[in-house]
Amino acid sequence: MKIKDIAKLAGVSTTTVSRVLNESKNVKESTRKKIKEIIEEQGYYPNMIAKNLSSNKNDTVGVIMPDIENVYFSKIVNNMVINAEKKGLNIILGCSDENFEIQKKYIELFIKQRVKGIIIAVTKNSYNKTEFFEKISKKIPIIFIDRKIDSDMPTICFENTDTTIRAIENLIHKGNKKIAFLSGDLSISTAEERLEAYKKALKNNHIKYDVKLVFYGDFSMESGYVLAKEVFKTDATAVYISNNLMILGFLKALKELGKNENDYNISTFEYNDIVNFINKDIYSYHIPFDELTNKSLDLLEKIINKEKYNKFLKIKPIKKHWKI
Amino acid sequence: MKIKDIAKLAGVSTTTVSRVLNESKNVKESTRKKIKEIIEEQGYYPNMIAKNLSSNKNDTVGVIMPDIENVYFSKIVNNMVINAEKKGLNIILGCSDENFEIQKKYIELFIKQRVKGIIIAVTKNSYNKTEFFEKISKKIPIIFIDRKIDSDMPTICFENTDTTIRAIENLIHKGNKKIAFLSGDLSISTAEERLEAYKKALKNNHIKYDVKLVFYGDFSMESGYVLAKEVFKTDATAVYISNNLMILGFLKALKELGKNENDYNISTFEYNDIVNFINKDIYSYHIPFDELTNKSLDLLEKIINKEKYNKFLKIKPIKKHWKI
DNA sequence: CTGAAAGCGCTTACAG
DNA sequence: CTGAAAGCGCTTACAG
Repeated sequence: MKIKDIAKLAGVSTTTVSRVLNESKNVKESTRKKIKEIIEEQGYYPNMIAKNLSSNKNDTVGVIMPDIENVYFSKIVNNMVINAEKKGLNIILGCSDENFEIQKKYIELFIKQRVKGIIIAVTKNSYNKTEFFEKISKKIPIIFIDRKIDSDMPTICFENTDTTIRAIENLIHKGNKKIAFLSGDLSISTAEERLEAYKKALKNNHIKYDVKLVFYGDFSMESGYVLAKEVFKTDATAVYISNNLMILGFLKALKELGKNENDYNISTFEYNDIVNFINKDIYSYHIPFDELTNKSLDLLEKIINKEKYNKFLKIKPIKKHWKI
Repeated sequence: MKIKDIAKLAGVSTTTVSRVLNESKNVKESTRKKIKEIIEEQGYYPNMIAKNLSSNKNDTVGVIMPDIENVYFSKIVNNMVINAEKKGLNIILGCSDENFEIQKKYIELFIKQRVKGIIIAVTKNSYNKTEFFEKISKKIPIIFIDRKIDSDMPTICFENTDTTIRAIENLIHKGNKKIAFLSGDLSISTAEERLEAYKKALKNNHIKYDVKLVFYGDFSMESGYVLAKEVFKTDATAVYISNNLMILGFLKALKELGKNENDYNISTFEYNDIVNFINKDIYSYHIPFDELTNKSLDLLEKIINKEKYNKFLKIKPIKKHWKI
């Protein structure tokens, strides 16, 4: 069933059917009604592939995430899909699994699909791939979310620096002098910013930075678990853990070794129902995923319409259950 | 940049360029090489929209989930995306949020997009909408996963009945006579099957079914929390909880009311790292999400190629850390 | 208010 | 091994 068939049944031209399909004004009410009835009767759904080709438009946005099972990113995906639906956009989803080559494949696929634009949380080791991404951005609008790269291409991130500084200072105000830090992979901007913020917070408060208190992991539960055991060997009384998965690993180690839940003041970036359920005393932030996704879709629209826009948008997390 | 431009630059016809693009054999090696070089130089990516239209093919599969933030479904999405990638398929994702109307919108959208097929975990209240789905299936191949409907349309589910019976019997073998049951919304097949299996297991073991021990929730953490308090009023010594979110709510109530983690023998359907971390004594199953998604994509292929296939595939969960 | 015709960027028999 | 031409199912100036 195609537009031609409907036209034949209605005794009109395909042009007129097309007008009805696209809610154009210039159609006599009676013919509109007749055509609508026939469409309904026949259960006809216009072919968007053809429509997109001829109108040179596309309502599909490509989204690439490094790890969908991590609830941090599944929240992004969920909010993205919901906000897209409200704006009449569709999401085609890629999962890079932190693998640059897979990420590249998805980007190329999305270019071939002529999607409206690409919204991406890049894999580790993407930070310095400026040339690659700038080449891509000449082909297609691309927006970086959550994780930035070394370039002034359009980016929407959560504010990491001040957020982390305040979290560390909160630990200091609680009386902690020895604060351990569990880092993610430093080739990811969020991990790197949080570590830098930690250093800054210590400096601001005249606490000497101690390399022995900083532990390098990879944002996984396993690495949180492994590093926890290293933390236990130190005289740290508090610990900042760079993401929610590492926290789970840390808490698991605490529990296994019979430590008390409150042996350490713990702080992290993202408030998470489940983590907080396990230990309600963790200092964290409510992360506005809805705002992130909504603004990234709006930004895409602005770029496409060549409206003015800010190249770099920061979204402020909100303190959860604590204040300094 | 389009195929015509490449053809012009190479001094050949668009047909020949198309042949090179599609790795057709019948092209002289030297012209193939030349064309490939030009494509590379120009950074040309063929327009798949046009390709799909003219070849009447589409490598995109529409996937609709009821709730992506629930890790059970984000695991399905993740495995689907990864398996699709291996098969050269792309996933366009819809989230129905357990809302039938939104689900319908996505189905219609996917029909318009002329996707290869739709793979769907239906919303609650879909079970009896047989007529609606059968009408859809005349338009487009549709496969039901995880949750089934009242029809013999292609379906791939996890085995719920025997799985739940064995879990209940395990609780019985542990010496429990009073086993509470927290149910999900009974308009969802998985919830309904698990409740029926509970009844069957009791009957098999000559334990009287007691309506006071069955509690009706909606698969959410909140309902697990609320119902837990009802369970505490009974003399139940064990509880089967129908999904992982309700378990979290149950455990939260346990903790808040100062109950001991082991006051109840707890069993559930899906093994989950996080839940198990909170309470490692929960009896559950490893759920083969990889197999589910892989087989559903294979099934789609079979349906399209009109090969023989089983209308109803059951995938067996595997006992985790326990045996009767 | 309506329609004929060209065009979107590809593929694909068909002919050579 | 190569190309001219028709076709995929729509949209869209243009003319009336």
